Amino acid sequence: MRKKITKKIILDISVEIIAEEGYDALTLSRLAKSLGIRTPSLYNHISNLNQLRQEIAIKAFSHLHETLTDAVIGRSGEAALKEIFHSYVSFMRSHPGLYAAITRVPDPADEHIKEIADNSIDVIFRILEPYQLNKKDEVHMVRGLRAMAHGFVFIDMQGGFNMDVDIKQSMNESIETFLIGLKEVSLNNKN
Amino acid sequence: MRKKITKKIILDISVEIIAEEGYDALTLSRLAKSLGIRTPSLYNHISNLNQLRQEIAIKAFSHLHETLTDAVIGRSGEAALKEIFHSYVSFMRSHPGLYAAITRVPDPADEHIKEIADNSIDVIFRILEPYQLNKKDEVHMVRGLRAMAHGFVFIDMQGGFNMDVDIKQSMNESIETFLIGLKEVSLNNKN
DNA sequence: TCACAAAACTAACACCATTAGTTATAATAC
DNA sequence: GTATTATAACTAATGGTGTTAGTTTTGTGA
Repeated sequence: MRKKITKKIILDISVEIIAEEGYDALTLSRLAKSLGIRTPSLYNHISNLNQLRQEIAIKAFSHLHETLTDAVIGRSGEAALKEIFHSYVSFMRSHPGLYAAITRVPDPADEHIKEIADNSIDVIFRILEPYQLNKKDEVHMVRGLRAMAHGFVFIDMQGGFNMDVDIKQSMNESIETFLIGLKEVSLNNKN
Repeated sequence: MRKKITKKIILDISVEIIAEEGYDALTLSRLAKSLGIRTPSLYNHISNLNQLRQEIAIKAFSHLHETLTDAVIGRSGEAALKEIFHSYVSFMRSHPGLYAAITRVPDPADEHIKEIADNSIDVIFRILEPYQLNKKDEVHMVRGLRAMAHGFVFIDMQGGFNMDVDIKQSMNESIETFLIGLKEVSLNNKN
């Protein structure tokens, strides 16, 4: 008895194909071949390719989320933030297929996607707690940091950084710079 | 005599199709239809679809570059930086097709792409001149700001921002925060 | 007017996602 | 154990994609 094809197996193999051959290499025929079935048979398990891509993105997001939460264990404040940035970049570098899965998710407005994205952001919120910002400023600052993290990843993945200067150091100094300013905002806040 | 089909016309119509129907709507048959010729005839003018996409990305980049340089006219320092960020976001919002053209450029390592991307960064370098940072710090800080700008656009385009809090204000406050820190770095630099 | 190069054409190939309709398989009820 | 039934495989077909080869038309310059 050959082993049963489950949704989990389909997702796992899809991610595998993407990892090894790139995001666009994942076609239904390629996937079916790996599963040992004919292409149309896939429709007994998935609704269509876009839906599959959506689920792959969710898987990628949760994988990323896990990596980022792991990064802050035993760390706080600036050190935690730096580690998040570094983990983020290195995760995407070692999983360029998942990077594509996330940046090219068919429906970014999907509730599952939004939920897991929010969860990831919570990590940053917790790091900023000690600064005791007011609610609105807290949102602004989390957004700024989140944007910066995304941006570093984006530019790094597009090869937009000149190799002469270490990107890790750029991230560290950018974070330090931002946090110096943040302390100022925090002080003004208490008056 | 019907008008001659030039590379410029092909690019213009391609951008038009992308603008009105989205990035994936640009197919060779769609393009050929707009030009009033059959699909294979396109190969008398372009080498293939990916190459065309590459050239569209370059066009999009230069369009963006122009918008950003316009944004700083008559402004400097913080005001200029804020205007760049705002222009960046609003440009992408009003040209989602060009956003896709840029973020999904087939070959980001292309020399033309790198060159025009570097040109855009020069704007930020000029803004930071008054801070008199040393060469390395200047690179770090430009990278941080560039990443933040990219990140805000990226998250905005993916609909990742909760609408309750104004993104414009988040950008302003993030920039202010970063620049406060930057001033500190600048002072330490002079010793 | 002739020659030639540019740019159009048709026909074909190999892929793609997807649907409809059918058959085989495995589990369930009797 | 046999009949029933749902699951999951199959084949065949449709209409789309990019691309290549080979051919014909068109316009220009000699």
